[in-house]
Amino acid sequence: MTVEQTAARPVGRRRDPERDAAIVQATLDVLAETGYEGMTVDMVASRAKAGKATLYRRWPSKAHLVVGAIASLTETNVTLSDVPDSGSFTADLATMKKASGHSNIGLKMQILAGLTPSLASDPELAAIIREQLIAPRTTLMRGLLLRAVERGEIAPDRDLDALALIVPSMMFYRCAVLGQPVTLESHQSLIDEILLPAVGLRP
Amino acid sequence: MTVEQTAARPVGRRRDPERDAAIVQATLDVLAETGYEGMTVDMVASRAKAGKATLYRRWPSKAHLVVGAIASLTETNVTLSDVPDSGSFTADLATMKKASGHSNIGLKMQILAGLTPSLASDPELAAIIREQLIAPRTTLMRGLLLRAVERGEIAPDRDLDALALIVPSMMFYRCAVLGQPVTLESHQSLIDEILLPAVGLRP
DNA sequence: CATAAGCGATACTCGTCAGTATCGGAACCC
DNA sequence: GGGTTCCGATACTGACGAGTATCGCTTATG
Repeated sequence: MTVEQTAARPVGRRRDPERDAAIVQATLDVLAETGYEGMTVDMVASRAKAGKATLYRRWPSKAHLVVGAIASLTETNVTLSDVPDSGSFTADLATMKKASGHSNIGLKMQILAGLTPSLASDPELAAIIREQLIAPRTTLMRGLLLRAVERGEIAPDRDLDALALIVPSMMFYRCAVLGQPVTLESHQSLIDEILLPAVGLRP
Repeated sequence: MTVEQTAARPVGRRRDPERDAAIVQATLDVLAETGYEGMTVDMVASRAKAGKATLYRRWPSKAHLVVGAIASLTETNVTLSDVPDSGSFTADLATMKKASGHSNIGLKMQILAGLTPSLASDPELAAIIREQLIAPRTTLMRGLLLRAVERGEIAPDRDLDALALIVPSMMFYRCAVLGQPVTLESHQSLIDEILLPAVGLRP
């Protein structure tokens, strides 16, 4: 009203960025345990020791909160340029595994499993999940496969798109349908027992 | 009270068994479209052109209705004895495909996808689904793989349990995560492009 | 110190849904 | 025809959850 206000001039107590982190982490935890439909905003608030007002001051709805929390998961995505050509497909795979957070692969699978029916009913959520969470991993694997084809390790007529889906598909099925834990060991086992034979390499 | 009533003597109008079929089919349809959490009993009733009282006269709760509808899906399960040894792994696979209903593979995948988060939160439902719907298929595939090992088509040191999961895992991922249709063609493509190379056979 | 905003906590509104009750009518048995 | 049960339809009850409002307190600016 009066005159210019060049920069946003915050008045009063400022938002505590630590609350964001606590709320996002609580959202991911509850999401993994109960799924999207089973998760309530009150669960997240009490898990984060926050008031509901604090949540709704930062995210306008439950859906936005979940999308935001998932977006934070993708910040550590690995791309093809993070995996220097190490001379062989199996060595590239090992490098990729090291470069990936290493950490929360089981958590991600459980979150994805809890989101599944919502993917079919909510196209916006589905688009975000597929672009942010799914596509980067698949693209990376296809890149490694393409390198292996160029090296001559893999026959050039193989369907790289299908091959790139083997490992994520089988980890997801193990978690979502069989209810078995997804660990780094089970991941490695899938690579050795299924992926490498499927592309025509022996470990 | 009075005296014996040796057999159940039905008095009054009898239940219409056709209503059972309509309600079960409506349940499966709604389940595939919306998932367990998104499905309401009113949706099923109106889809089946039935009153809610008719549903609750036959099933005591929404959970029992869903379990019953799924049980009806398993009546056409194929077992190893339905697939005579045809001399080669690929021929056995083709026989199995013919013997299976051929029909509603996409519907089953969508139903399973809509049930996913409930599998993690409801152990009873999970046990029924895994025993009735999942295990029979996996067991059949493992049986065919074992035959192939005995024939010498497949190396004896391969992990048959893991190999048996390739096709269902990748069909489920395609449906539940990627949101792409699961058809007989995509099923065959998985067999030719992934399963056969993984076991060391070329189509 | 006065004003302004964030904080956790709690109570409230409002729509939705599982399950129940009731209705008029139809099918079945004696 | 009388009694009983099924049928579809509709209204009702009670619980639960998303989103809003408010309270007393704290943290910042000036």
